[in-house]
Amino acid sequence: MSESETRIRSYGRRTEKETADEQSADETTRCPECSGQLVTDDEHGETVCVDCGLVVEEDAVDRGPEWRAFDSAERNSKSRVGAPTTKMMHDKGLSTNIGWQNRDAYGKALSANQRRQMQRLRTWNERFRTRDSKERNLKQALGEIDRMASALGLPKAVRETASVIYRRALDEDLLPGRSIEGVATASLYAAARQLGNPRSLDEFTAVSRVDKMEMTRTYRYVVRELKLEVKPADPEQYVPRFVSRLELNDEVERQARSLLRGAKDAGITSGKSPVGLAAAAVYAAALLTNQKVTQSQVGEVADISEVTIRNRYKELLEVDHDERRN
DNA sequence: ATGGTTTTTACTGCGTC
DNA sequence: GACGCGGTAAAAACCAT
Repeated sequence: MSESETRIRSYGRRTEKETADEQSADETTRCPECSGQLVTDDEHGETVCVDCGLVVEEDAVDRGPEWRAFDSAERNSKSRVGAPTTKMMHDKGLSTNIGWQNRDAYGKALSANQRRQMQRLRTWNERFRTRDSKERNLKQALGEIDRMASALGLPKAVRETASVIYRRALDEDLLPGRSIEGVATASLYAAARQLGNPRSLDEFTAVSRVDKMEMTRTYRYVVRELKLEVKPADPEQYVPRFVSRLELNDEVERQARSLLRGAKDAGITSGKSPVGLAAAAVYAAALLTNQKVTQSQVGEVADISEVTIRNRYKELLEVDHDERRN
């Protein structure tokens, strides 16, 4: 019997006798105390002398390389668990699989009946496997959505919409090649805008685990594939938050809104960042109502440069003056 | 990739407190 | 002198093509 055949056979079922034979054949594995025969005790991971019971080698477990990647953030961290994972498979190759060969554990061919049964098992195994992984995927994504939503102070309705969007993305197989966090962030961003509760991209990147580039790329992709209708954010929607963060009163808010409407009618808003417009309107409104806020304060809460505020608010006041004249 | 537009960065000067 | 504001030029970011 050749070497390779022995290995194949013992792979299936290794008997005590075979193990002992292998050991005795190797002259270098003798007990250092009594020169008795050594056997490996797989169960305890030890090498033991059959005569005196001396444990020659303890903990003979394969420590090997360490692999694990639960999420992208932890991709580089290691742990002593399992086989190498692969991102090529949606479950990272960790789930059970049923072999395709119609043979039993001893290599005997299966009967026709057994074969049919195995085929059914494979089918169902496949179904559960993909379903389970989607469930897990969804669970993680929803957790992520929840986390970001509360960090951004988004209402429940937005989270729900976001989770619906995410579910659709998952169902339409938009996930492969994209990170869960990325799609989750994109879903929430889209949902927030759809429900008229927008947050700027910058605000999102502050709380999301993905960077701006990936976020916008994924967002565009999701919107396109899902044919979501997301209208450009209305600058007015940012006003209340800026006003309250700056601790200004309702008068400012109303003034800012009217300024923005005037600007919209005058057609000077298109192409301009809604956030910048809103920030400028708030600043201008504060000026008009004699409340002191500096450009830098507004820029701070709106995450907009002072220059932009200056440029916008000049335009806002211009159209405001024109309107008053007419 | 490219070009046009918008926003940001960095710097400067002016007036006020 | 620090601060708020206004302006400008050049760089960077963004977007449609």
